[in-house]
Amino acid sequence: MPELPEVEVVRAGLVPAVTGASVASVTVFDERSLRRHEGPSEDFIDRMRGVRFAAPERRGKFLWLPFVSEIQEFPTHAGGSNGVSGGERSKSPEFPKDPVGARGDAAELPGEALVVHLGMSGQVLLRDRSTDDRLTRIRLDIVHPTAGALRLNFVDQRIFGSMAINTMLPTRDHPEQLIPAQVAHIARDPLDECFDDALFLKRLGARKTGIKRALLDQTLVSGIGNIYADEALWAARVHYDQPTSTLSRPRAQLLLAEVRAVLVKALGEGGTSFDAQYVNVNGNSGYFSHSLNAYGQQGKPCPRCGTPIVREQFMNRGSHFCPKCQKVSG
DNA sequence: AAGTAATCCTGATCGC
DNA sequence: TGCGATCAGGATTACT
Repeated sequence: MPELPEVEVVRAGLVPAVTGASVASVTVFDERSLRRHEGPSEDFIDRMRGVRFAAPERRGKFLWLPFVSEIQEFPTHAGGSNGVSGGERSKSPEFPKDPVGARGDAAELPGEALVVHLGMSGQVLLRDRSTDDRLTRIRLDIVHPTAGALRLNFVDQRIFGSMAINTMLPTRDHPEQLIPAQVAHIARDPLDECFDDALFLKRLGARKTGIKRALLDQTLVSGIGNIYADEALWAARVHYDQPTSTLSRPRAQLLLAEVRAVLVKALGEGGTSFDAQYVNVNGNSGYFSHSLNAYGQQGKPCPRCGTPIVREQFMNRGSHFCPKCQKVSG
């Protein structure tokens, strides 16, 4: 289950290969992976071709590759010797409408980005042009100025993930920062330097729900999924169904600190993977699964007190906790 | 309005 | 060996 650390590993892995690279060709093998793209696959393919990427960015579990806007593009020799820029770009007659109008005025163009969400089982694999991966739903062949011809395979078994082209908007709290429109409702993640601890604690206290529900609500705090929610709750000794309004401020602050600690530690170990469901851009697994204290540890002794870890169904997923260390307090 | 349930989705694995 | 049942859960949509 790719959560913040796993997505960040992917983002960091893509930076050297994608920044400054141009899209040579796009193949959509399963258009369900474009569910979040507004328009058919032909529209996606047509708009991707010839695009040049800036450095990949991330918020929570969302990843995006900004397009270098035309105004910023390096002056390049007209005609393009590599054959992938400009000239071949064709416009689909079914979708001639440019929402902004004046294509000629590059300064008026809104920024766009390729938004990627890995869902439950998504991977972005960086390959050479001769490598295919099973379950590849979308393939991007790119050309990097120094690394040359490369391939990005978007692999996704369960098709909960997606790719989409999306326009960029100013963020509410820091308008000089841009974010894809479909990510605008996602809260900043706890590793974001602009994350507002006081605002988070205030909103958390106002919720009328259980703490794990709140941690998994990406509009309150992003990047946390089932694994790291269970791990942070275990570390802070909080029961998953503890009402948010009953958490004392120090306890909530401790929990936030433990969330950060577990995310940072997992990031340092390359993320969590139990099998081939999550890998970095080179197809390698992370090691954090060796560091889990609660998630998936049902029946095994709690590393703190020895009481067997319990797994319960909650929110249509598993919740793992120590029944002795983590009790609902009131 | 806010909180919660339903929905999507398929390869790997297991039991018989 | 084959086959159906089971399992994993992030984000959005649809309700109450």
